[in-house]
Amino acid sequence: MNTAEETAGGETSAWGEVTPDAARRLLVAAVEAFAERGYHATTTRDIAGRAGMSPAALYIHYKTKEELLHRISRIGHEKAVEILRVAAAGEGSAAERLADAVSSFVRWHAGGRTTARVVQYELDSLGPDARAEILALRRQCDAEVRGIIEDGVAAGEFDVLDVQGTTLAVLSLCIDVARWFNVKGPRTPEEVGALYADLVLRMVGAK
Amino acid sequence: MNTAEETAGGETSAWGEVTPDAARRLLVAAVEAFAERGYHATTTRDIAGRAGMSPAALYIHYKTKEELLHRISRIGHEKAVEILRVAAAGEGSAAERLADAVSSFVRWHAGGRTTARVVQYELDSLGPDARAEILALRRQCDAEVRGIIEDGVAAGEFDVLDVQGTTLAVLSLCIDVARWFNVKGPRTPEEVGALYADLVLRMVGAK
DNA sequence: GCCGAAGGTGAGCGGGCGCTTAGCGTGGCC
DNA sequence: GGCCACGCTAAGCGCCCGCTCACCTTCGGC
Repeated sequence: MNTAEETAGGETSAWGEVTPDAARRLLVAAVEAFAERGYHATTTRDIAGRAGMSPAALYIHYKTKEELLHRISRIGHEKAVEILRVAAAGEGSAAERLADAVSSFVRWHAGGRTTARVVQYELDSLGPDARAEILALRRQCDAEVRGIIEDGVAAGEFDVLDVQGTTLAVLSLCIDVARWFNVKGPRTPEEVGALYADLVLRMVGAK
Repeated sequence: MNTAEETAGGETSAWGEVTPDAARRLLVAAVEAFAERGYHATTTRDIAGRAGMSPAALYIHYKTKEELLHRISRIGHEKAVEILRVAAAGEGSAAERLADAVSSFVRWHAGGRTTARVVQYELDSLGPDARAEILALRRQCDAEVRGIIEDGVAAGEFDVLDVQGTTLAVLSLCIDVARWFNVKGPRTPEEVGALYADLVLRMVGAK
């Protein structure tokens, strides 16, 4: 089982490889602002201010406000695909791999809710080209989960009537965690991950 | 089982009781615009234009753009509560009532996706007072579903470890339909409703 | 010590935003 | 027929948006 690295150190660890430093600070500021208020309600002055810079500094590192969203979205989706791919390619039965995929995916959405919210809910604010690129990454997410479920069905481990529909529902359940999860609420990301892994195993009729 | 009235006649039937006529046309125009582009990306000129009126006409019927969102949100949430209350108060076993609640709630989110999208995803664009009012209606939704699940557990029909967590997951699953459902996609609202009712019965371990 | 590149700032442009106001056409009432 | 309340429009106000530009440091290389 993967560790909950995303929850440690305040969510910014995922952006470590973004350089230079000023560009990273702007990106982190944009993630926070977009998550709190939404893309269209966030101003470039707000982003620059959070990063401790003047409004004009933003345009040294990014061509437009939309480019910021695009970069955030791509990095986030690549992380999501990686989480699911690692779980899908792991050892163990289909049930164990599905439980691992769901629990780690849910932990990412709950623990890194700020990032996940932007990644999952601001897709429509991208232009056509950028959106098409991101949608390809989302299809990869779907394929990883569907692969595990197909394995389970083929091995006689799962009892599923509609594989594609069930895949959609599993991903939907995980993604929506980013909408309702509250850091100050009664549940930790680990608890929600464990609960959801159990619920998903029931959904696929795991023996 | 309730009929899928929402899908008939092009989604606007739910606004029939809004008067006068011009106010209703503006409300319907606002729902479409908010669903397509989001609250903050929608301009009052856009709403008025869709309703075939000048920008100033909007302010004869509504004090602000936010009041439009508030009215849409309240009417939509009242409809959601009603759907769940009817299902919860119906006759039959807990499993039958839960399946009815899920399938009709999902049909509403899928068939009336335009409305549901605004209702479920633009909550944060409301001011504090309006949001508090709407959150009270959402707690009623939670209470209706939790009630059915508690009944099923008490009757020995269901096998649920975490009633509140499972309730949250069931509602989350239904609500997220408004995000991904595509009218031009391969599934009808009825098919998704039936699939989801089955999945939810598995989640609660219905006998 | 001088220079150019890199990274930053303050001021501000053009434009579109939410919303207001003065005035116009029209239908119901006496 | 006169009148006014109502629903609506044309014009536009003040503001803030995304973004640009002229200029200012700082610093490594020689």
